[in-house]
Amino acid sequence: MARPRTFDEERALDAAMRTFWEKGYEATSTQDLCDATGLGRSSIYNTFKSKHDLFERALARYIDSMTTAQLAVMEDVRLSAADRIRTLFAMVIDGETEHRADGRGLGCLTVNTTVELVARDARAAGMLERDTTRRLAALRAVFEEGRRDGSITSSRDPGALARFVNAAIGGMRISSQGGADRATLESIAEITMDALTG
Amino acid sequence: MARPRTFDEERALDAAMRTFWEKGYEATSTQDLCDATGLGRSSIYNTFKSKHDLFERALARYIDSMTTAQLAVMEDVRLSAADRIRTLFAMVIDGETEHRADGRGLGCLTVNTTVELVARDARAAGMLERDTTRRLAALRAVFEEGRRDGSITSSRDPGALARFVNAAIGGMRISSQGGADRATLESIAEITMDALTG
DNA sequence: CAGGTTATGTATTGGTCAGTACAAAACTTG
DNA sequence: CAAGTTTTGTACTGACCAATACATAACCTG
Repeated sequence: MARPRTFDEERALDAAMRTFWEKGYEATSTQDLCDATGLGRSSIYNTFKSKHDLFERALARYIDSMTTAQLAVMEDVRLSAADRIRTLFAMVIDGETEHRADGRGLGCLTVNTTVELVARDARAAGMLERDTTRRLAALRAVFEEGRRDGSITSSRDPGALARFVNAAIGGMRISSQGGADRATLESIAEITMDALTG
Repeated sequence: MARPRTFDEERALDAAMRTFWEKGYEATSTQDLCDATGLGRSSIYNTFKSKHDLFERALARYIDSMTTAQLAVMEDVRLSAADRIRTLFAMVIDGETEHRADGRGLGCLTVNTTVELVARDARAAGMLERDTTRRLAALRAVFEEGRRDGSITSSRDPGALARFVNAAIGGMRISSQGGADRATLESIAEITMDALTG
């Protein structure tokens, strides 16, 4: 009934997501998005109605893929609670050390967006807040399980432990962007585990 | 011998620093800097030769004031090593909960700059790297002292503990920007201490 | 109070920003 | 193959960007 698209919307979204991830929202121009996706301006504005809308979709995609993968680990009944947290840290470290061109981690679009936009962009802030709530709830359940299975010996409140681990992940990501190598990140993860199992 | 300035350079620098801190580098326009400092464009460009130069001076000022205050605590011989770390955390938490208009922390210009610029701005990256090195060295010394005075019972390497605490501070700052309140930050700090003293 | 010097205000630079207008192209369906 | 619909490329919009040119103002020294 009409001219069909010559590109895959999901692939374009993915390319846009990576660009925002690498450069941040403000530093990414619409031209950058055209270059990254291979689309013309018309196609971009026809498909995604504005730079901000495209960013929101990219962020939603990022959040969904990240949190889906992390929740799968946190709900993996084959692992003890402590091992779930260890696996979670390993995932974060793998993610941070994976795309390194210049020896630094890319960080995490969620953390980056928190720093760059949360004070000024209520919609982004809302998305991040909902995601944090979801991840904290899953972490809390892991620690409740850990109390039962005996793998988490800390007597701290499970909710507090959840926030602690969430903060630790953020700290590892910042450290990675600051230049920490894999061994350093692994060491940070181990010491973080000390707080849970010691 | 010539017309004198009608403004205080240090005050202007301070205002610029706060603006970069609140909005980030890219999102701060030269007009924003004029508004914040009360200076005209000419005065800004006459005093600081470019936006980027002004940013570097602002960042240097921030780093200097922050690290000076933190090193003073870390070298305070009246306190046990563990108490120095506790005091350090208290300073970070006070800083994060101090300027809250909207219930969120401003974060830390160092962390914010790491996220926003480190991948693209070699000069800023260098400044941050030197500062991190300095702070890690001080933290390491604290943990060596903690082994002697018995207040730090973890058997982990002092350098590793230093990087762990540095990451923990970053994580607390990200958590604060994400909306964590004072009680949450204090709880994170306590659990972090568990890893050092447990 | 005059000469030298620096600070300041105003106007402007060329460039890039996000976003749009519009016509040509490409496809499906009848 | 023609009508209808959507995509696409090109050119363009006004706004704002960092930075500068230049004239004027304000001050110190002699």
